[in-house]
Amino acid sequence: MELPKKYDPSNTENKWYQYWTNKGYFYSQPDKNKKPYTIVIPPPNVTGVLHMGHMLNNTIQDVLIRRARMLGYNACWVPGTDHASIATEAKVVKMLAEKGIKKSSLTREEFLKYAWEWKEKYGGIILEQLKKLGASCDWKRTTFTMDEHYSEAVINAFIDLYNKGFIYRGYRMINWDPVGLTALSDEEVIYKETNSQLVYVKYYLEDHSSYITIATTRPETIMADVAVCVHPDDERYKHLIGKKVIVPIVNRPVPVIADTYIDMTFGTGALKVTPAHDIADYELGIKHQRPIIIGLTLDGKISKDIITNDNEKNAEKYIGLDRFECRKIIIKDLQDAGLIEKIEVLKNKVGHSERTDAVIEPYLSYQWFVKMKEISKKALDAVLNKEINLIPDKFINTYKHWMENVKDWCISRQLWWGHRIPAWYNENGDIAVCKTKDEAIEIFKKKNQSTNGIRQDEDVLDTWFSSWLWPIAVFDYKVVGDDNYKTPNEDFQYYYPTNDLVTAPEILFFWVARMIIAGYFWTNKKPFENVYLTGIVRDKLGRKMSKSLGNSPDPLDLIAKYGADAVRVGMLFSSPAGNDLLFDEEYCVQGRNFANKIWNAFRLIHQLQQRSDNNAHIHTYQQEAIELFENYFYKQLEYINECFTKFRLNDALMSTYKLIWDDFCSWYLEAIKPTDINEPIHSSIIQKTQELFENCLKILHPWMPFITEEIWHLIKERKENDDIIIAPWPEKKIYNNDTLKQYEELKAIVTQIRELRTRLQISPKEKLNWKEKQVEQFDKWIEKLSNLNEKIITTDTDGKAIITANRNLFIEINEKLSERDIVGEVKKLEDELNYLQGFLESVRKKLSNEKFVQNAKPELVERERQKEKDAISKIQSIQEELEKLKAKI
RNA sequence: GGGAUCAUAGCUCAGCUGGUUCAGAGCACCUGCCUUACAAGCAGGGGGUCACAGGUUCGAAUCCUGUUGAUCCCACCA
Repeated sequence: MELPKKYDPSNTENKWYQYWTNKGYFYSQPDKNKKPYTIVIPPPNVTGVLHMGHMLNNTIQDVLIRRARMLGYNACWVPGTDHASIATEAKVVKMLAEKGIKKSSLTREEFLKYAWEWKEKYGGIILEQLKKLGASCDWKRTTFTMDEHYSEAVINAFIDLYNKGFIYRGYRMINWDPVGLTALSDEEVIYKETNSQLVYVKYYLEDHSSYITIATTRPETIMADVAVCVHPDDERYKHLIGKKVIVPIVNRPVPVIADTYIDMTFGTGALKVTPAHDIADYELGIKHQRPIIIGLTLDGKISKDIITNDNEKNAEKYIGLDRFECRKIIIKDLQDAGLIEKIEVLKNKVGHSERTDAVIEPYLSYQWFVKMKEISKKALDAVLNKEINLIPDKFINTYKHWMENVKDWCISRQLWWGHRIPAWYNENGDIAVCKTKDEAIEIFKKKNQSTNGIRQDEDVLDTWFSSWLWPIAVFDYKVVGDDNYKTPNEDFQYYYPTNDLVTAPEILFFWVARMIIAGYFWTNKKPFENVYLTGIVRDKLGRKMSKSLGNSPDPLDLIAKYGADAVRVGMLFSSPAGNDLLFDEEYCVQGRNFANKIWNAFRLIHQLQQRSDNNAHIHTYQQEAIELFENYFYKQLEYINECFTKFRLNDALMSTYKLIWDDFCSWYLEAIKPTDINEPIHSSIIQKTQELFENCLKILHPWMPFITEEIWHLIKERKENDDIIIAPWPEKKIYNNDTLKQYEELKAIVTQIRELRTRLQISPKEKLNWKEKQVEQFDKWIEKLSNLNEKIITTDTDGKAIITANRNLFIEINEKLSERDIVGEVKKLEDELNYLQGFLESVRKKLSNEKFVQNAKPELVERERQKEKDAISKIQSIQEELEKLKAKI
């Protein structure tokens, strides 16, 4: 069989993915004899498309899952999708609009029918894309947050929280998205710095004797003003407090009130109070018992309610105008009326909807809220006392800060796509929270309330209200209400709590924190043990990847171009936890080159296999190479394992990369390879080489699953089920420190020799091996050189003269080095002695510190003790040498 | 406005309690090689006052203070 020089991933990836699936390697069932290792996927939007962030995230999860599988755990990676209520609904609305159908012309049922059709058509594309990446999810467990059993858990959770008093309905100021026409939680609002116009408007006193100037960025809300507020201690306005001023345009007389809330230094120190359209104003309005005038409609237009009596009809012409349109017109009209003093540019932060990017309106309405304070306590403690680890731990601070200042969570959304709130109202507006209308009737009856005109709440729940149950509900844990709750099912008992969660820090509060809360609230257990927070994928200029910038490569294109293995390692080469990943296609090139390197290592071994011979001579250097490399392998394996437990994945990958490239390929293979291509190689050597290579493939498999499986099967006939995906992870073996040292020295010598060869201009055609390893010191180096020459001279007589000349030069250098200046030497030694004594002192200080000895890790203390010993012996030898040198002088 | 994190080679980052594994890795770059596994390769090379200024110490990339710059989180400044 002729093997191509270059590795071609295109033929192997689908083949092996299919193979693994057919063999059922991804599936997991509870098995008492095996320990579970579980990850739940952060569910992507059901109609989403794979982007670079998903790639990073899911590659990491796959690496962890695959390694766990090889370590013998019962590995279970639960995939699924999120219904993403507002995002999906927006997409469906857009699709309908393209067909010429308005959402408002449809009933709820009709709309949902379209939405489900859409979901069936486009939903889950992203999961198919994950397969291209090699994701080894248990596809049989695929869950959707609106699956029947899942929805049941969500509704149960709502009812349970309500019954326990943690959910209430309130008339509150909320963030309103006038485009999406829904309420948003605080976390869904993004504040963007904007250059606003700060307009200074004159409000005349009733008698027109004088005026007070207020500063506002929202002149279009003037018509909803109900007061002007100043600071009670403000000398400028003290005399006006209690008097009435005229709101321009509507000519509404409103009182001047005083409150210490006012910042005297901002603007003019006078604030117009518009309770319906500003959170602070709302509170002022309530406090000072002012009425509330709703100045804007839900879709952001001027409301007819701005006219409260016939005197205010002036404002009629603004009704129905868009809020921003109206702002322009009002400014102009005020200017014409001479009521504007000046306009300044003000940098402030304006809230935008995360989903629709519309400018958020504070809006008063009835919404459902979760009381967060009490139920968050356990979740906060769990992270603080490391019951749950955040990786990297710098996120603990942000988490703590958020949890300590957590606010009630607005969970109702004025949408149709999602879990409808299980609340029922009768004709009098009494509330019953339960699953069905019949139950609601019962509840109303019990309370002697009317059972007429019963209707269900129109709103649905915030998407996060369903995803916070993810680690629970994917295992069909119903949260409350049925037998399942008291005697959890087998899956739940076996897999929960899950082990690791891999996600982006952006959703630490949206999702992670709330899952922890839900976990403790309903199961009294943590939902997972470790949270690995990835960074944001940016382009190489540090910009966030976005469609509008066009800087986001399509992951599937990358996979097609470089192969999934290459893209996987490419993403992970430079991605420590929590750090943003500046993605550059170069990394994929590096990954592809690496794949090719491994492929060629395989080709060499393959060739050697064909030349193997039981009677071939076994060179001692071959045996030595095996011993040295194997020893080094186990040393590195230990380090790599350690990196995994600390979640230092890029370190683990880099070490694996170097172990295979530098040590296995460049060093070991070069070493055992016979110098003459036709020389046979002893079968025991090639057998051992193959084993060592297999170990390399195993530790590489989590990172590069396809190529490793491919080579695994090419290198040897495999029995049924002898596949690398389930091959045992190489076991830990004690490595020998002396051998290790020997290996390091040898590598250093080889480097030196190579360098020498370059300087001596020895033809590179003459391959030089490290095989003559007896040289250990610089003095013997020259001797080494002459050995070398003999070899070279036989094949390369032209170089002889040059070599001889250069050798003499080297001898000279060596001699010069030995005739070192004694005075300089003494000074050097004295410096070193001084340093060592200071060092010794500090080490002893450290060791005499009881706290250190008691609390520090034993190996650290041991290291300090070793340092002390080393320093003492060094000091001794230096002192001796110093005496000798001084005697010479 | 409050809080957090960070600043090390051209780029992305390591550097664990202050010290001989202290200035490192990968990539990029430069030079020479199509050498019989691999030019997607091999051999060699250049590169950093560890942001700046002070301080503590026998000794500072590492600890302290200040300055500058960057990022993130929180907050109702009209």
